[in-house]
Amino acid sequence: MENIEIAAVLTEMATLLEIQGETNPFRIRAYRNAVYTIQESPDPVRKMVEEGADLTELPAIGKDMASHITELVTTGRLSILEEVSKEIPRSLVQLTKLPGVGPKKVRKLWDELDITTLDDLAAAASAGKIAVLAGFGKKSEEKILEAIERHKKRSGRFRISSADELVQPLIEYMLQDERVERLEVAGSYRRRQETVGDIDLLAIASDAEPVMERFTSYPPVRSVEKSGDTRGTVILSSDLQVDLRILPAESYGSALVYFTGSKEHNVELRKRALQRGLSVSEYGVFELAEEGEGEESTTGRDLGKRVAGATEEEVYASVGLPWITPELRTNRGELEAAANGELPALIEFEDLKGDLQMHSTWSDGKNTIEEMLAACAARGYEYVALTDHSKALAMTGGLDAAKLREQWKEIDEVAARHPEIRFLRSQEVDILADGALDTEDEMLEQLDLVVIAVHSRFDLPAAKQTERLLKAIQHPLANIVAHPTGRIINRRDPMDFALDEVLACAAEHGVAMELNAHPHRLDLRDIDLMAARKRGVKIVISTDAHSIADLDLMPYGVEQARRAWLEPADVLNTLPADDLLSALAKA
DNA sequence: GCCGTTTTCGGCCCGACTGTTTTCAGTCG
Repeated sequence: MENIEIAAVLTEMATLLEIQGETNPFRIRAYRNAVYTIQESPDPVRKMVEEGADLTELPAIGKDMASHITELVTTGRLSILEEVSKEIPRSLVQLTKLPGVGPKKVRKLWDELDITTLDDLAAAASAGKIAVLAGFGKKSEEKILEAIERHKKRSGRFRISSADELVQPLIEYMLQDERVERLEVAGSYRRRQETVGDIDLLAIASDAEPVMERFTSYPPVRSVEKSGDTRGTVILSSDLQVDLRILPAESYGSALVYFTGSKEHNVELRKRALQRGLSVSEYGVFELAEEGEGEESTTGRDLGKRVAGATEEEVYASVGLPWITPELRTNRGELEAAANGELPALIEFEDLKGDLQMHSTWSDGKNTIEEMLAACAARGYEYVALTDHSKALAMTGGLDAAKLREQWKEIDEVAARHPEIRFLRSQEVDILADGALDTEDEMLEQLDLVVIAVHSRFDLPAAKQTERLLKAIQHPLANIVAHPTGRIINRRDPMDFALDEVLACAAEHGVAMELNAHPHRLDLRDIDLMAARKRGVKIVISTDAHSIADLDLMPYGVEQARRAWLEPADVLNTLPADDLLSALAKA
């Protein structure tokens, strides 16, 4: 049982408790907090259980939660969940995923109409049985039907690169209105997460109403979900949801902090503020007033003087912290690090001196060797590695020994014409199903860099897959493992294998792990990168470009590295070529 | 159900929008 599965079961448990009518909301929250801890854990919690580690050392895991997790890992079951589900059908959890439908409404639907599944709900709504329920109405019934329709075809979250494509034109459109004084995208987009669920736009506007109207009449808008004085929500024809919040200038910084999140980061920030007698909201940072003294907030606290709000810097400063870059705002210890003056000096795109994975027309790339090389030189790189596929990938025109020799001739000719950049001989060598490499040692010995990767048999049982990777990494000529987990975002899950063992082996044998910058891959993931770093495994960031245009995907990799707290010293292609090669040289 | 510079009890982050309500509950982020 892996972290993602444990988290799913505990999430289900929390929702079932809500439907059951658990009167203590903090008990529910405790489950959700535990879920967050598990999702964020770089190491498999399963392994901690197996090794007899004390789970209560983890944040938000107490005695009870530790025993739940241990039971789950060791038996695959959770008796407390089985108890609750005797009373509450587990299928009800699915219904709460519909927007506008929460635990209370699900309970009502079940009690009154015996609805337990999405199909039941759709049938009841179509028959007009929902509108007559107390607490529901005609509008609710319509919304439920629409939500079910959308739920059925919804494919998941948007890749960050897709979000970039959809958001940039919207920003341009909004900025054409002079009443928009400032506009920024906040949310997971600003944190540069690998995927985004929706887009949070934040604006300062002299006159909110017409700006909101401009927003809701953006041509690609398919439907307007909400439209208030300060908040609006639309769905674009692409199915992307966009929220716009309009705020006064004095609140812009606090709003930017608030809407950039993450939620968990905000919660920690507000707790920190409360300890200092301050209350943080999207409108600003306020002193807490004596009861009856100040203005009462919606949470019942009396607020006094505003102490910050216009800029993010002053909001953080008000709670004694330096500004924290958005990529770190996920409550992985950044607030503590900031408080201690120990924020990492994160890697930046300018630190990279070369790109170590790309393809040419010799295999499945779209541009010639010379075009790729010239494009890399134009991007200011000091070196570049060309990594066309090996022969096992016949569909890509993978190179056997004879073709590889031919390619080297062309490489030498092209390199001679481009003294401004150093050309590293390389290949993306297939790791065969048994862990052997697809290219002969005699050829590998003549490469500057041996990049190895899995492109087939992603479905091997975990033990076999692990064995395969360990064997490949132990090959005396292997240097870099490309896209190590093989995942493709929204399309293919990571391979099932023991990443911790693989990382340990890579550390031992001086093999680096790739952070594949392609926004469809972004592999290793951020938490895996953190685990790699912890084990002393070096990282390289490469685009895996299959065209000149793909070379510009590098920033996605850098953003992911930043989310993983990586500094230049953790990433080998920040080094000059000779240092890079000696760092990867085998003992 | 978790947690502790308010420490083993009594707290636990903040606010807007919708639909249905006649003053607010439920949901969401």
